[in-house]
Amino acid sequence: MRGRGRGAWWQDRFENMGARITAPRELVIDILHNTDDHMSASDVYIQAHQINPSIGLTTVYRTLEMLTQLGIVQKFDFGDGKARFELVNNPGGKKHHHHLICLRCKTIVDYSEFLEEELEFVRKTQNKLSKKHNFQITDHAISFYGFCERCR
Amino acid sequence: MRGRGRGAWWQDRFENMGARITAPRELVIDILHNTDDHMSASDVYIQAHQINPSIGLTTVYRTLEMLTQLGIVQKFDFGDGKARFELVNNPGGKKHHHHLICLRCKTIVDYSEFLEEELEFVRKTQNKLSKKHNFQITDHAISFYGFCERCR
DNA sequence: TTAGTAATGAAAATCATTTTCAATAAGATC
DNA sequence: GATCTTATTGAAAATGATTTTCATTACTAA
Repeated sequence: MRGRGRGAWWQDRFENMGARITAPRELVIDILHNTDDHMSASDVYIQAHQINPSIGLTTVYRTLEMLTQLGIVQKFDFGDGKARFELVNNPGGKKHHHHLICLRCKTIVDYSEFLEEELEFVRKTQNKLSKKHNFQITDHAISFYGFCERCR
Repeated sequence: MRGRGRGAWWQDRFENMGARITAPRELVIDILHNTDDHMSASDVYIQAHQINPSIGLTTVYRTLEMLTQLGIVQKFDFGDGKARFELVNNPGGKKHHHHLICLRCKTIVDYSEFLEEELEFVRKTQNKLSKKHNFQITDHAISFYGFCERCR
């Protein structure tokens, strides 16, 4: 689960796919690693471009798509027309969280409390599902929908 | 939870919002009610249009957006560029299910087994979250991601 | 009726995302 | 090292799902 040496957990996934670890890709991961926001592709691009102006928007899109397929990044649709991206955090970790979403104003609350029961529930369900459907499960997402205080 | 008389559960939500129950809206709900597919707006439009050719694509989009905001329909993004819609099913019901998604080929497996533990977990978490964050929670979604047999 | 408002459809506009394509960089092979 | 092969990249153009505009129609309430 932890990085080994200076290598990070995600580098294994790159190797398995024969994908190269390039400057743009590292930068995208780095940016996602250092934020708690739900960033859109364009948000990532703006930051990346400030650090390294040679990076193009297309590459950001391609990198995010690739990272999503590798299970390194999770892609969300909160209903505002742009996809949002987050680095995957392992279930026990500090940054692991889920979303509580207001259907009207689309406010997103990240919650990381109350995860004790989730851990057990997810573990069991994941085991059963992966056996039954022959999946190698790498991640999960849980979202609650409703109306926030102001939108009731 | 059940419809009362010929009224259906979702009609209450319409009334609360002062929204009219019109032919196009009923038709969209009806179509979603009678499928197990994950339909895109355009899928819904094609069916709707066959039944009632006067219905426009715009209305289908507007209706799906509205139903999503009312918590009657759930909107999903499975990563193929089109939003997918499903009628919300209450957690105890037969059609309640969640998704297992292959990150590579984007196959979606609907699963409705192994929901016993979910019921309890969701109930508790929902209670705690709604108190702490002052939300009226109406629904939830759980997704597992990974690689299917063919894509490992 | 009649006024006021919500809902609708067609066409046009928007805009996030993809595709194309030529250029570059990296790895493998000799 | 030189060369071949393939992956990666960026800019510009294309795509296509979704939204907006706007004139029309259908309700609802008075």
